[in-house]
Amino acid sequence: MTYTIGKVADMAHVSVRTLHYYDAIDLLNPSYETASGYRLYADSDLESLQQILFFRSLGFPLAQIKAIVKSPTFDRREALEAHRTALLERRKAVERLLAAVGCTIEAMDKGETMDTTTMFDAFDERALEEHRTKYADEAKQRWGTTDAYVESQRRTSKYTKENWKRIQQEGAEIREGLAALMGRSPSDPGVQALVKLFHEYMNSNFYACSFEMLSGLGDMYVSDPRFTATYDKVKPGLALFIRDAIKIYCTANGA
Amino acid sequence: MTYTIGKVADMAHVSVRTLHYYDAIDLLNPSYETASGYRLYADSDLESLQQILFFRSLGFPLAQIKAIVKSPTFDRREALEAHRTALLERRKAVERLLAAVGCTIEAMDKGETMDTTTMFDAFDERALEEHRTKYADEAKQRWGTTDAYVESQRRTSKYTKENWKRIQQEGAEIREGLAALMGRSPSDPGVQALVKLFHEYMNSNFYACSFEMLSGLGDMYVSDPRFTATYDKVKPGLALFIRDAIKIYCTANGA
DNA sequence: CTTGACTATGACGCAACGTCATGGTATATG
DNA sequence: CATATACCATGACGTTGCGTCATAGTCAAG
Repeated sequence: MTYTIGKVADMAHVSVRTLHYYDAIDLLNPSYETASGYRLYADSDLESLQQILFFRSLGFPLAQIKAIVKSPTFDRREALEAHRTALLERRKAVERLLAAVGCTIEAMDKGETMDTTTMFDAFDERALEEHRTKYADEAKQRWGTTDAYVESQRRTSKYTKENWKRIQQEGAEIREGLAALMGRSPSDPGVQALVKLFHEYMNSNFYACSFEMLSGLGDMYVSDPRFTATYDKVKPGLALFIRDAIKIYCTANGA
Repeated sequence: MTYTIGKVADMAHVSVRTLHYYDAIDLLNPSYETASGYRLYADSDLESLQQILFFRSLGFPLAQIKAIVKSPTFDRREALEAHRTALLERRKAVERLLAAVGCTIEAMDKGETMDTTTMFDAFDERALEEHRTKYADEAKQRWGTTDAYVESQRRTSKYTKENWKRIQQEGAEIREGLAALMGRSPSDPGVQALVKLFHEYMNSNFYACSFEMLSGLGDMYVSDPRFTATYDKVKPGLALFIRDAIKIYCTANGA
């Protein structure tokens, strides 16, 4: 069974122009074509379109959607369930906004002065958008990431609770790994490998960290007693050990 | 008191370009101008800007905002109630989407092929957009009509990006504010006020953040190198300063 | 064979700014 | 007082996801 462009547009509640556009940007090319050049969409095309609209409804840019739907690890079932989860959160967010608006109106009735911040809160749709983006981030992680997106995702992901936990854990692992090697010399290949891991880890997960910065960080671990305490709590002398290891690592790399 | 465009941009968390644009479309013309053509904004201009941003946060197109803020019959109270009505409709719309998604998943489990029309209903966000338009139309009737009101569905997706930038900017400002006060004691009232601001910022932008969590967050800023680096990049030692300030703030609030 | 509904491909337009490019201006410092 | 640098000005073009003509070919019905 095939469908003309108008039929598809009606079924999917999109415009013919939209389908033209999706064809033009190679987001959705119809499987068939009549002799006279009419587009003919197959059932599989309809499914693709559904997926596209799904991600569009999440606020994904079309370029990203293109990358995602072409990913081989894409699971429609999972997408649906995730969508439901997102909707549930959205409902909760609406509830919160309703409560905020109610409070504001109440305050107004009592003649209280409305400071601008409270007023803004009542109308603040950021709550809704936050869930949307958060979910979008998760979805992107699950269904494939393009290089361009990894960057922006990294920035936003550090705000989620789960990530904070993960970050803490990863940081702890590196510290403990170094603590375990404290018997060796700071220049020991194993130690240096860990420092390098640490550096790469910062670079890839956070931002470009120059050797100078890394070196300064190491100094601070030792020079500030409160830093020292934090690190030496893992194992006495760890702060100093890390600093030395970092120093060697940095000089070995020309800094 | 007058302010240059850059100052206004900083205060209102908008870009200079935005203010240029608002001037160009006569949405907000600064009251004064220097001999050399610099824009000078008066306090009254700031109030206008607040209102503009208020309606912008509701997703109103600028053309309509222009009509609204110039209308003499503008009533905040009415705006709030209308907004609540809109939220109630939005909640209903979310319910419908949830039902549609549920049906789709169910049909999938049974291995049925869904008929095409209902299949698309699951992701049809038009329902959500429709009430938004309806609300806007009502507002238009109430607060005056615009000559050229054109509905824009893409507002939402742009709004998301814009918001993230704003959130990040707010965070950066708080950090810089704290960095500027690093000479003082962490218990200094000015410092504590900023910490409170930070707490509110976390609450409104990310998730409900208890005093315990906040305290833990402060610890992490010190114990996790990645966070330490971010904060110390603003100013060396800032991470520690913030942690101490947070600690004092939390104990002062009974945690 | 005409009519009217449908299709095709350009090409331009729109919001709401971002992002240079280019150049003038205010002000702190050597 | 010259210079550096941080701000300001005005274009002008880019962006996303299509809407909206304009022009023209196609298909089924009457």
